[in-house]
Amino acid sequence: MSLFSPDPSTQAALSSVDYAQDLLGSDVSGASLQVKTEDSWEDSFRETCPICGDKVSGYHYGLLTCESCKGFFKRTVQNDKRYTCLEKQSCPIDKAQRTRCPSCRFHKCLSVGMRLEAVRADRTRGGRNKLGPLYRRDRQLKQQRRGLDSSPAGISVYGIKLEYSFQPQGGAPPTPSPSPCSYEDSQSTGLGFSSPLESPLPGCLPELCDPYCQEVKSEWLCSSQVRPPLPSPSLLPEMMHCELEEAALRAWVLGHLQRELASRGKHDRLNTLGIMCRVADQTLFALVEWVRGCIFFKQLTVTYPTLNSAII
DNA sequence: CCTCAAGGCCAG
DNA sequence: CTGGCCTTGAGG
Ligand SMILES: [Zn+2]
Ligand SMILES: [Zn+2]
Repeated sequence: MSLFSPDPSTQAALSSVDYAQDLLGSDVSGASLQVKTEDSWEDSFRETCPICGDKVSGYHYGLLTCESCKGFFKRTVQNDKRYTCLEKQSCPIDKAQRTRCPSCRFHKCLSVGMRLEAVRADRTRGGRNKLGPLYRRDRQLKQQRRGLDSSPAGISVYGIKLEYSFQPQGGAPPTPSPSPCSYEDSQSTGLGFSSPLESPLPGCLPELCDPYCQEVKSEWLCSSQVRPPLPSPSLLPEMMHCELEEAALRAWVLGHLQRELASRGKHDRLNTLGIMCRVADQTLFALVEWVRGCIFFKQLTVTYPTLNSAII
């Protein structure tokens, strides 16, 4: 028995079908479910260089930059170039003026997060460095973000992506879609910080680092210094225990969905609305279970007004 | 194998 | 010095 089961015999269910049809702009009941793992390999970076705004050509020394800023950064670090700003250290850097003040340009390179350690002291060519996996993760994160809001004709819930394809009403579908529900390619490691690509690397070419690291490091420190006051130590474990994990919720909901789908025959397959209802169902249940298991909830005292103290 | 960032090259 | 294009080569 599902709280949200679409029941064609009730007014409420009928209106929700209507609502869904309005929402989707077409006949929901004729839709078949498809679950996709990921969007097609979209053209990766049409972004602009954070330093000069020119077109990005790939990841260079820690982040996506244009070709010329890559070259500039490399030359500067390799040859230990030192520039001096003739102005007030705040020259505008854009595609047109990027060559005017190398000092400010380099400063901007560092401030947006380009990494000195990525310039090799031994000038080794090819291969990959430690930033490789980082690039990969960042790329995944970005294309995942993109697919989330530019979804063509589908809905994504808990990483379960529903896509609709419509077949002419009447004929039995010759190829019943296998509908293997799966996660979207979610590597979501909590919050995705985009700009400075994450963690500092331990030991890497200190001789190249030294000259500049001072200023950069201090900037990072400043920004990471701002953290909320920690809760009382004794409460910490409890609070962590109470934390509702998105991944767990997903797994829970997905697990039920998969079992539900698997247990159904080919001809009483859940339609899209049905699936969405199951998702809502299990979410509610999971939420309630979570709340009940939370110590803070358990500590709540329930008081009933007595006749004496009741105010009319 | 292929990918793609890192270094090298060199005309402008 | 600049920046587009080329060559490398570890990792997936
Ligand atoms: Zn640039
Ligand atoms: Zn300047």
